[in-house]
Amino acid sequence: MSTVSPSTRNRGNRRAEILEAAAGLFAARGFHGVSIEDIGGAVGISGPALYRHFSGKDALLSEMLLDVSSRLRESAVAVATSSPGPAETLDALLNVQITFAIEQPALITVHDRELGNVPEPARRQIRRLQRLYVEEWVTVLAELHPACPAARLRAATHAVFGLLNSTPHSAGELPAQDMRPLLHTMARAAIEASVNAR
Amino acid sequence: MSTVSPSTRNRGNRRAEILEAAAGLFAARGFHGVSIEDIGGAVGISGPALYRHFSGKDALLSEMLLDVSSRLRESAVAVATSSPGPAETLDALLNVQITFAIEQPALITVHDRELGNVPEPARRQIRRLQRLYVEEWVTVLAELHPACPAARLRAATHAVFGLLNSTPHSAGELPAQDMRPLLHTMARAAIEASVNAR
DNA sequence: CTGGGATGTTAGTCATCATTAACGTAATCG
DNA sequence: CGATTACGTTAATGATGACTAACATCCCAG
Repeated sequence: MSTVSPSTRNRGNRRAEILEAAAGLFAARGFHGVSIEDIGGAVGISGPALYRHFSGKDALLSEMLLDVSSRLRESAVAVATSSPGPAETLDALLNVQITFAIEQPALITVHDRELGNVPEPARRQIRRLQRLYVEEWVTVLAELHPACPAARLRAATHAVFGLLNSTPHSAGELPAQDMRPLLHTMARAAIEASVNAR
Repeated sequence: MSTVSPSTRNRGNRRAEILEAAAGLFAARGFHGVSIEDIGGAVGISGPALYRHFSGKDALLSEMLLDVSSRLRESAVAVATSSPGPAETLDALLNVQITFAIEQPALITVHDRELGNVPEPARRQIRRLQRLYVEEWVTVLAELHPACPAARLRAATHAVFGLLNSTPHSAGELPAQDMRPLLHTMARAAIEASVNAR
């Protein structure tokens, strides 16, 4: 049997707990607006204890963004390979992004604001994953609308991300139960229009 | 005659120059990621010289956001009072926001990220202007679709802002000449859909 | 002229902050 | 048992950064 020590068992939890707290703080005040002390305090430990779990503030951010972009990308790939056709894939991609935006608003916020503060080794990898995620969308859209130039599809995809990721800004306006179909409908309509324009 | 000294004549220019440079830096690295030295350096003067023009870093940010939100709000009011009907008003509001997003991406970015770093006196005022701007949109949408609950219209408005403000993220994907009608079309379609849903 | 305001400059000052050091304490494992 | 490991703690330490002080310049008004 793989011996699972309590330390091994707990370590992941602690790390996850820290990452979650940090995401909330980063989203609210920005990377440089949050101190190591703040993050520690948010999980009940104090300042330098963080260094038992992460090699530094930068590494913490890197791991956070790497994790988000991998998860998004993986979900997209999973959805694309298991859907019967492009129309269903697009639908599923919308659901993936909407779920993420509604359930992890802080992560989404940090994800598209703080890439500039990630140091170079990780930065490239995150960018790569983001690019692959976008390409997943563009590929599906291209299948559905072969006549539309890729540049336009890419621009439309970014615009749709902006629409879907607006959730953090309009928090509380509408219950998630209503927000979800609203976003889906709006995004679908926006995509249709983008592709038929002119 | 009102005596206009050269100092008076130049002061505004210098201040505007500083505000513009600061907006770019804040958009790229976040408020706390930019130093007074950085801002000064960007306009060819060095660090503490900024205090001849602004009482501090906070005041600089306050003025920047106050200016943006007033301008948006004023444009919206102007457009609303001069349009023949709600359909034309909505169209004009779209154009206002699109123009702003395309021509001043840095300001738009700072505007919806850094409110949290504005100290209290100004913060309330900026929030007020932002709220009034949103209400301008909601009012027009309500005229066009009286059956739709206001909460949904408000959520849809925020989503459309997210869509339109995505420009900074997809910079360079498409020339502004193509981006403009694309955004207009997508936003219009999204609004229609939001209001007809269910 | 000449004095003062506007606008800069450089050298402090004082906080804040990331990071490291030195040091406990439990629990685990041999 | 005994020692290693995982996790925390509280003091440095060293940078960086906002803001202030003290000191030039330039230019216009009287």
